[in-house]
Amino acid sequence: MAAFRSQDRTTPPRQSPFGGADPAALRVLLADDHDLVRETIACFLSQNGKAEVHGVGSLDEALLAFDQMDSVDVVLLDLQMPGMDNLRGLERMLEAAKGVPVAMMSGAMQPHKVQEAIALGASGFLPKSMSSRTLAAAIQFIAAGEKYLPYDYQQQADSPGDFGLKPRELDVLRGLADGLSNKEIALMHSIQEVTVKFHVKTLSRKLDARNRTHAAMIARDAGLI
Amino acid sequence: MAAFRSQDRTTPPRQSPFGGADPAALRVLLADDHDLVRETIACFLSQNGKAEVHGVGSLDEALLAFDQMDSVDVVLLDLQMPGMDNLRGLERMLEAAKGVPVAMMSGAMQPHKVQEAIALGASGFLPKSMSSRTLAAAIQFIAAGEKYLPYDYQQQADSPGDFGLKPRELDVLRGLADGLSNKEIALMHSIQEVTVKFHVKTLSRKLDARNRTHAAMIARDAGLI
DNA sequence: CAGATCGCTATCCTTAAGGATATGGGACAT
DNA sequence: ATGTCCCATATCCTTAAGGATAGCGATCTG
Repeated sequence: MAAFRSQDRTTPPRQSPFGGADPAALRVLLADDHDLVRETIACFLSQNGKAEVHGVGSLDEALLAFDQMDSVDVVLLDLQMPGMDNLRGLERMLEAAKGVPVAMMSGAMQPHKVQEAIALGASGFLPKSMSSRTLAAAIQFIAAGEKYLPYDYQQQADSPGDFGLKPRELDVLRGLADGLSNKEIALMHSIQEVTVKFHVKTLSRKLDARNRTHAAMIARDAGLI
Repeated sequence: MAAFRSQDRTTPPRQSPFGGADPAALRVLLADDHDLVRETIACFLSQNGKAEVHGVGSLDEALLAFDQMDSVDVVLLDLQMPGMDNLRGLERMLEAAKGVPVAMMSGAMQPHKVQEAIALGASGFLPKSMSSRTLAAAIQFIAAGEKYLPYDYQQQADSPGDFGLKPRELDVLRGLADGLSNKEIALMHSIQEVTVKFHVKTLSRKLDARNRTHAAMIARDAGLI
């Protein structure tokens, strides 16, 4: 099993090569290829003495540093970084980090990637747009063994996932999602049933759905409704 | 229902969150009718000097206390508490708390209620099963203007929201959610199309859905899939 | 063993959904 | 005024979905 334990904070007798004396401080391994980002985040986190940050600039350095440090509470990996290979790098780190929480960071939120990262076992996904306070809290979460996802990650997906639906099509789509029949949707909006059928067909094509049920589910997942 | 004041309220009142003895401390207004819960949470939060907790035992006391306190960073309301009237109390507090984040607490997670609370404007929903560390981090979040929902709130919903579906019905349900036709679902599970129809009918009745699309959406909302 | 339950299948029938293609009218800009 | 974009409508036809009821075999269960 793992030589590292992040959960049990009742055992303070650790002395690290990174000099922190505060037993409550979290040891964070931060991998990002932008020096500025590393420094900024390190500054945020160490400011109030709540964390010690060790920064590296690539996945390989992160793997190496992890082995050399005698204790790490949280690993943060930038998604766009040498060696990451999208999410393959996350898998490598998770494997090496046996049990220690690993979270992803990224400039842009791609809900699809977020889901994938969590499915692989990541403990969270942090957008770089977070405030310092939020970031600090998120790291506390992750170190406590929780998973963190920004609340609005699905909302942010709305704009790109617009699918170019027209207002009437959205009306019909909402009807679909409520399990209404074409006739009911037609009555609700004072249009003909055939027209509803037409819109269902069109919107299904736009959503790349095979039928009304599929369309409703896709819209639901995309946060359109 | 005597008003309860946690011990740390003995610290002198401060003018602003950034102007007092401990600039990082958050002022938390905690409303819960169980003394033990209040004390425990107050203890957690004040222990590391990160928060001052003012505890009350009902919604009316909370509204009163909010006006009397000169600054509050976060309001926490128990869902089961005198005066709450389910979520009507949340609305009242949100109205009174102009801008200050209000979060709900509850022993049992009801995803339906969670959604509703967030829709009304709550800043989060905290299950009482949270670890102290997680709770502290969640409050930091909420105070920072973020919303917090426990990551696994939909997973926890699986058991209560079971609907008594049988394994085969769940298989069919998953097919529905993928927008498959009865025939495709039948092929996938090596059964007859008529059988799939039968299951769709049965499961729709159990989910109180009017058709397959509705069933898929309900299942999705309940986290069954 | 008899009776109950469950998962699956079957038949019959009605209604809903979906695919294709054409048309008309209102809004809007060139 | 002319093209075109959006919304709505129409007709024809095929397939899918859904409701009701019954039978059949395996598995429990008293």
